Amino acid sequence: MKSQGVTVRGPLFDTMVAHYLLEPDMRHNMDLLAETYLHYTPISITELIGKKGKKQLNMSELSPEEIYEYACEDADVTLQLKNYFAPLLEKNKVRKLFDEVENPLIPVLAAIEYEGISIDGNAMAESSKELAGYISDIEKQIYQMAGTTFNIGSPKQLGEILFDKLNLTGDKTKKTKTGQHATGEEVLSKLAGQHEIAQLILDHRQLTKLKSTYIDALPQLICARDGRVHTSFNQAVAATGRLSSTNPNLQNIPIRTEKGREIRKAFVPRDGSHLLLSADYSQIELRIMADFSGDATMKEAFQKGLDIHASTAAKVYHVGLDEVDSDMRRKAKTINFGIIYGISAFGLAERLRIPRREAVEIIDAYWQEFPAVKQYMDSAINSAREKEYAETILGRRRYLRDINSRNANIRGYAERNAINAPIQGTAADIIKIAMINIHNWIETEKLQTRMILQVHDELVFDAPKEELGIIQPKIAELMKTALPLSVPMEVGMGVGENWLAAH
DNA sequence: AGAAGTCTCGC
DNA sequence: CAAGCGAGACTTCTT
Repeated sequence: MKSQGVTVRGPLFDTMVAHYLLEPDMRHNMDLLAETYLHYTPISITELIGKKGKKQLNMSELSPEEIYEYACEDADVTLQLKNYFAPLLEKNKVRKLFDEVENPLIPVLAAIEYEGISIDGNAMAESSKELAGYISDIEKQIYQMAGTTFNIGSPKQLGEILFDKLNLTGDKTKKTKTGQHATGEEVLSKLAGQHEIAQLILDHRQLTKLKSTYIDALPQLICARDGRVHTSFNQAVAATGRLSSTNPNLQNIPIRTEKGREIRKAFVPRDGSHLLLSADYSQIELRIMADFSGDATMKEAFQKGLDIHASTAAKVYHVGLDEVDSDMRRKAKTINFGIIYGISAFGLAERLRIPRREAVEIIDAYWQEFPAVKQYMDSAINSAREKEYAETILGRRRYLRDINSRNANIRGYAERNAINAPIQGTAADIIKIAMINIHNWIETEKLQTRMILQVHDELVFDAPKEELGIIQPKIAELMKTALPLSVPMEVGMGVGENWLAAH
């Protein structure tokens, strides 16, 4: 049996901790999780998972004895690792992170996975037919314009059609690392003014993505036993401490486009007496940046409850808050995100499609107005150079062994990690604590509300209508107070007949 | 059959 | 060179 996930990637004990927390494969053993942590009578994994993708199909083909053996083996691996590493854990921050966050989170995740979420399969089937029609129409138009049929889903073939046959000219004729013509969204968007076919390809891409990844895939994962979809949350996969979600990934359900939003509408409460409640942290990463840097201007914006992007725009463009137009706000929003990721002037210019010179000016103005942010970023990099790791507020470490590399490219990547990992990871720490506290509160109050999803800064609940009055203020409070910072934490909330309406 | 590459969905 | 973290579908290359 494979023991992937057990691999110890680094020599230092707290890297090992991340792996002993949870053997990732174990997360798929719902029987074991339910039995161990929820004291439910385990139901057959074959029954629960039913027909799935290729990997799960193999699982279903196992006999109950084999499944049991598999589960035991996983549990045994986890236990062995735990026994081996536990004595190495001293009374330090990482120990606390394990004892007070990651370990108590396990039963919470198990409960969420076990609970599942209802998806309207009929709506999905309707959508599938509709999309198939649109896609076939677009295909015909593309073939006509190209003067030939080809596989639109093949970047290689598409590149040859666009750039060799139709002789379209990208401004730099971007190439991928294998020497092919790049045909990504960015390239095609720029080509849209030149030839109608580019927009059609983009539309085709969007529709086939929605159809194959969501509309056709999700209904297949509806569990025959309870009619719900059960994701798996990986607790020890993302380098920053975030969760990730697989089989299916419920952390990347579309919301951006109109057609995408239709998919969100198919995520519904368990029945007519329930509603979905969505609670999300507002700008949690920027608030963490404000706290870490102590920047007076940024902290003031949050303390006053201002629109942070508009506030940033007012500062950077030296205008009054009421003079900020939508374009200034949009650019400031991009800057704010860029700050968290360690952006360059080049990157900002690319994203905003503005001249380099303008991007430099904007960034200079930003440092002028938020000097403590600049100082924080420099000190984060210096600290990582010294220690070869970056850490969150709870001491969750990300090792950055490339931080002193002589290769500027590799070093730059590590430096951006040094800035981003503490921020993204602290956000993960905070929502994990909130999840534990909320789960425990629901249990002690013996409520019927169930937490059913986590999407990095959002929690989704399936709640009886009559419990909404009690749970809304309490959930908001528990999220805000999970780990108090020097700036207030805001939580947005919505209730609805589906996940889209709950936003 | 599996790995690698490309692309696109989310926060 | 050039913004962080993921998962999954699909095509194409390698074994």
